[in-house]
Amino acid sequence: MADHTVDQEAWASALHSHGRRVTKQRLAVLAAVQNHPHSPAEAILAAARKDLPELTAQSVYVVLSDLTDLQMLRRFEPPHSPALYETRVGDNHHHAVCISCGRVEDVDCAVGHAPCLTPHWDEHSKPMTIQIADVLYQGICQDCQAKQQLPTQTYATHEIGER
Amino acid sequence: MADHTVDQEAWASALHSHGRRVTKQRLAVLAAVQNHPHSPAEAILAAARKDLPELTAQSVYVVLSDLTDLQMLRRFEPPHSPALYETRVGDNHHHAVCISCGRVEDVDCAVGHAPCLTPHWDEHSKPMTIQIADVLYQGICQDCQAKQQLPTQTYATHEIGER
DNA sequence: GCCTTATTGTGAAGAACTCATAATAAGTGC
DNA sequence: GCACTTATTATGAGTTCTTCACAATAAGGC
Repeated sequence: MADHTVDQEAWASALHSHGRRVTKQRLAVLAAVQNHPHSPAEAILAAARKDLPELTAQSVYVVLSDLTDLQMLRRFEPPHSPALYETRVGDNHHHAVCISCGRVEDVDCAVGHAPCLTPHWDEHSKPMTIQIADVLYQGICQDCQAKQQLPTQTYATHEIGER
Repeated sequence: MADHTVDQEAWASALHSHGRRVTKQRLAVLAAVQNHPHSPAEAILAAARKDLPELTAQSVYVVLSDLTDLQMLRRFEPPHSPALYETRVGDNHHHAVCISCGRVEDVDCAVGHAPCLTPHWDEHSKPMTIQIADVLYQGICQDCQAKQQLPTQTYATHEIGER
C-alpha cells in the first residue's frame, strides 16, 4: 500500500475545486472506491467503515451520486447487478463483465480516443448530440471457462453477483 | 397497422422451436413489445392488457425474462431507468439514450458487423472471451436541445422515465 | 376429451435506492 | 480561537422494480 496522504490531498483539492467541503465521509468513500474498483454501494460502505465505522449507507448513496455528478467518480450498471463505481474517470475506457461470475475488467477503447462517437442513425430516427459512448462487453472469463470444462458443472446462464 | 395474424404465427413457431407452449399471454407480451419498443415491463403490461385484461404483472416479468434468455427479446438497462425490452434481436444494433428526457433511439453499428468485439486488454487484466458488445450512447435529443435554449428552462440533469 | 406438466396468477417479500427531516460539523468572519 | 452559517450527514421510513413460493389454470400429446 502506498502513502495515502498524497491521495487524500489530491481528493481534497478536487473536492474544493468543485465547491464541496472536505469531509472525512467523502474521503473515506473516495478511498474505498479507489481500493475496490467496480464495487457496489454496499461494498463501498463496508470498506469505508473500516476507517469510519459510524458511516451510514444513506450517506454513501448521497456521496456516490453527488461525486458521480461531479465526474469525480464513474458509475455503470451491468445487467442484473447493482450500480458499480470506480475512480478511473475521463479516460473513456470501457468494461467487460463475465456473465458467469460477474467479474469486471477494464478495457481500453478499441477504436482510439473517442470510439463510436459517430453512430449511424436509422433512417427513421432523430439523431441526438452524443456526449458519451459506453461499451459493455459481455463474455466468459478464463476462470469460468475452465470451470465449465468440468463435467459436473452445468451451464449457469445468469449467475451474476459475487456477494 | 399491418395484419397481426402473420406476426402471431411467426411468434408461435418461434416459441415452438424453443420448446415453449404457445399461450395467449406470451403472444400478448410479444405483440406489446413489438408495438412499443424500448418499453419497461410496466408499459408492456399496460399494452398487453388491452388485448388480455386479466394478465398480471408477475406473468409479464416471468415471460419477459424467459423470452430474453431465449434471445427472442432483447433487454437493456439505461442508467436510472428500469429495464427496457425490444423484439429487434440478433442484428447487433445499439442504443442512444437522451439524458434529459430518456428517449431511446436505435443505432446501427458504426464499425461494421461485429463492432469492438476485439477489445484492447489492460496489461494487468485477464482477457475474457467476448460474446456481446453493447454500446450505450448518451446524449441530448433534438427536442430537449431546443427546450434548453429557452431561458426559463433549467438544466434537468437526471429526469429519465417517461411514465 | 383426458391427463400430464408447463405456465400463469396470487400474495408476499426482497434488493437497491431515495426522501424528509433533524443533528452535526466544515469553513468563514470576528 | 470562537461563534455562526449553511452544507453535509444520520435517522428512519418509504418507493420502485423485481423475484419467490405455491396454488390454480390451461396447452398439447395421447
